[in-house]
Amino acid sequence: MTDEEVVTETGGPGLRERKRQRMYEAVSETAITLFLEKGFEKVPVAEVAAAADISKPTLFRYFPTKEDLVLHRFADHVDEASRVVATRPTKRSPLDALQRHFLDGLERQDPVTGLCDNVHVLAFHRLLYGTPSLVARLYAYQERSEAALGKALSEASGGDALAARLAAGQIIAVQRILALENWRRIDAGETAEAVRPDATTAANRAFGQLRSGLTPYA
Amino acid sequence: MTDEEVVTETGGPGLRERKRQRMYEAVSETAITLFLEKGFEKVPVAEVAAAADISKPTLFRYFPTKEDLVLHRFADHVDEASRVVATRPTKRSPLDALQRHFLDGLERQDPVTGLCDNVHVLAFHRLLYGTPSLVARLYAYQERSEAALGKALSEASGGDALAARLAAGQIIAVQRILALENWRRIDAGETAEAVRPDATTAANRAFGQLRSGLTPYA
DNA sequence: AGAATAATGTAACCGAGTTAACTTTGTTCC
DNA sequence: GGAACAAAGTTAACTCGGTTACATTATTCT
Repeated sequence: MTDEEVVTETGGPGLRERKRQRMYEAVSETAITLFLEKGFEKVPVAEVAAAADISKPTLFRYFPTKEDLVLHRFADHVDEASRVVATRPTKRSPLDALQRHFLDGLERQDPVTGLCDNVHVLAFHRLLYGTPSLVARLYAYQERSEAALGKALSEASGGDALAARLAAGQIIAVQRILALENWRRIDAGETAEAVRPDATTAANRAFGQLRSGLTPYA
Repeated sequence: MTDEEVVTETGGPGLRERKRQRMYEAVSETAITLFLEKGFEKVPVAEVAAAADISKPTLFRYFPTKEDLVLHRFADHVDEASRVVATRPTKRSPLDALQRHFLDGLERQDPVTGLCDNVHVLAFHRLLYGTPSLVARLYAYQERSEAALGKALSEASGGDALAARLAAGQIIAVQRILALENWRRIDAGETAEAVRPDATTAANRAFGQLRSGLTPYA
């Protein structure tokens, strides 16, 4: 609080906004720490609020629900698939772009691919998948992701919006299941490096299946 | 209560069981009627319990959550896709069986296809899709449906369990989106008969896409 | 500095879901 | 038919997520 008050340009975020941002992160981090220690359902939001030194109504002014204390991170990923399609090189097909992006995520051990054995990420995933109400809310995010991807695909192909939406549904479902499978194995004790080969071939096969159809079942 | 007590064979369901069944239906029906009148969120479960002449804890012994008062009907459909695959004629492929089943649903105006302009069904669908917490819980049912279908496909093909699960994810997503699209148009005022042709061709194209892949995006 | 505005805290409230103690009712075995 | 047992029901009180009303405090604007 030294030189902050002199900032009055309309351009940058004001004191209030920055304060809010910091509080947002702080509360979420406090909450997740508590949830990891004792389990999501065992920690009342009143306890989170107390630990973060704010009142309960204030907490709910920052986060609409208890679940969002954990899941707001996923809000950033809602547009990911649609962005990948929208910003791909002109000559690259949407599916190619998405496949590359997913494989790239596997290499970087991006948490969203499920292939990540970092202790904290693993603990976080256990928290996530082990709490039904969190999983339920995760589906809401995926629905938005699906809608966004549908729009991007529709624009990319210039064609049928329903067909695009159907394609988006299949793609998001595939990514979800691939990530879940990777996490399942990591959770069972395998290392990311051990799982990586299978994860890679599984992803390639899955995208191949998206491209060429469910021939084994047709 | 005239001749019920004489039934003592271990085979048939006793008085208690039958009473439970009747109560189950009665409570659910009472609840849905109230929800349709005033909206899901505007009716406290206490009011439902009072209207059904039972206490609140009893209500929750019948239904684990408020949402299940509405959604228990879908529990019957959880195994539908997997059953279709498991009980199909030997020479028919899983996808063919599922496609036939879906088209058959369209013809019968089965509510699960979304193509149904019956006043009560339409009102029910509005209640369903217009209530976020109900939609959220619907996804849980679909996840179970997906898992069951995955198992059925895996057994049908005798092959890769993961591939089967991925296929199941794609199929369930497609059916969900087709049904949603049909409902959307019916909700917008079109009759089922008016929508039927589009719904049929859309379904055929969608299953075609499942069989032969997302070629427009690859 | 001081008025206007936005964020916070307090306290009380609502509704979903649970628990415990106790009564009623269906089942069972003589 | 009636005692004994278990399942289901009621009541009342409780926990917890989330909201509301209102007073208080901080921030911004002039």
